[in-house]
Amino acid sequence: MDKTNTRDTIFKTAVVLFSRKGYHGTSVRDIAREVGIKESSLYNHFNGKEAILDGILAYQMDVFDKAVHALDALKSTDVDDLTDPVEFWMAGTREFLKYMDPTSGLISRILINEMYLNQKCREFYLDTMTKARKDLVKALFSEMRKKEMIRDCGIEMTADHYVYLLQGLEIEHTLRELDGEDPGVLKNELIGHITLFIQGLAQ
Amino acid sequence: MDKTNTRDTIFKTAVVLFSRKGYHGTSVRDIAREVGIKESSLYNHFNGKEAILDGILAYQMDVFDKAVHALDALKSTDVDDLTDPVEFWMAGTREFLKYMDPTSGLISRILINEMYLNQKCREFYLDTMTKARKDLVKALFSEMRKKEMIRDCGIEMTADHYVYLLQGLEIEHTLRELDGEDPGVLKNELIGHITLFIQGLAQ
DNA sequence: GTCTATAACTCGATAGAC
DNA sequence: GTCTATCGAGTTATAGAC
Repeated sequence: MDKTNTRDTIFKTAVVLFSRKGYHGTSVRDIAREVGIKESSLYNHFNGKEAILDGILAYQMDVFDKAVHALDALKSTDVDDLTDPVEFWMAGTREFLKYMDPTSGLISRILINEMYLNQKCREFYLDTMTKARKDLVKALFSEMRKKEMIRDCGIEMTADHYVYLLQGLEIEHTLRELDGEDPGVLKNELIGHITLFIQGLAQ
Repeated sequence: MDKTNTRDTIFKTAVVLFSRKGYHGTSVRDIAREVGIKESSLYNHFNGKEAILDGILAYQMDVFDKAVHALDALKSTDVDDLTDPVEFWMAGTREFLKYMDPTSGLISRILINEMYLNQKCREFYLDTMTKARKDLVKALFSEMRKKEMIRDCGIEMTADHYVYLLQGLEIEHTLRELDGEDPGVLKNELIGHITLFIQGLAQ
């Protein structure tokens, strides 16, 4: 580890510990010990514990922005040949997931942990992880409706339902993975649910 | 406050504080101060902080058990005259909600806060707040299918989708209420979503 | 940029008088 | 069942030597 990477090591270590033991359950001491430096040295890289959390929020915001823009770009280019709604949707889902690295998965956990307690986390969850996702799904459903890939289903509320389905599965699968369930099985379950949902819109 | 009610006051105070500041963010000192006794006195009623949390879980388990049994009883009695699926469903929802007092709403928040961090809370969330709810909805959907109130929609997965919708709305509405939104508006939104979902099964 | 040392405070929990 | 008093450990953060 170079000196220049210490800040990054602190960041990634904090994400892991915050997601595992919670923000309040993790001390600056824990992070420093795991990184291999003293607590006081950590303050040369971050102004304090809360500054680390701010950095984590900024990171996640960046990841989401990039994913949404990538999907916006994809929408208006090379997917015109995809006429099957399920295939169309899965292509978009794969594109979106490209931007979701393991770190951003852990950050989602931190945000859900803190959303009731911390104003910034709550705002992020409502704006980015819920509203922005709903808007994105709405735009994509509209696109599919124009191409007559799906029926007239009340796009506004249906998009909401899809996002709630996704969030519910994300939470449940994370919990079940913590209890030792096989991630492969969970992924297949996820694909099954998504497929059924989109098929329901197509018929 | 009688002496005999001190334990109950501690319990309810803990529920409020845990839901507002989190389990780790609330100290035994906070609870004692709010109740109006010294910390040491609190230990005459609970063996410790964790024992209070255990009591909270037991309370919620009891609430859910009673609500589920009430709905089971209702299913096989006086709702035979209800042939409209939305009316049928709303009658059941109202019956279920009768058992959900404000305390149990706050406890749900505590559980979601702790589900990633605490094994007992995670188990409760998965078993009671997710699986038991799915099973209940499945049973009711089967009942409705037998009476030909709904179409053949793949009851297993559809019940899951309904529970995820409910959980998603519960979380989002709690967050928005924390940010000062009008509970009345949120309740109407909830009714709108439920109605649309059940209508979608009826057609 | 890292360290030692320490300030200033909060935590859960207990002993023992009344 | 409530209190005072206290313990031992943990908390974030800073000062200053190297």
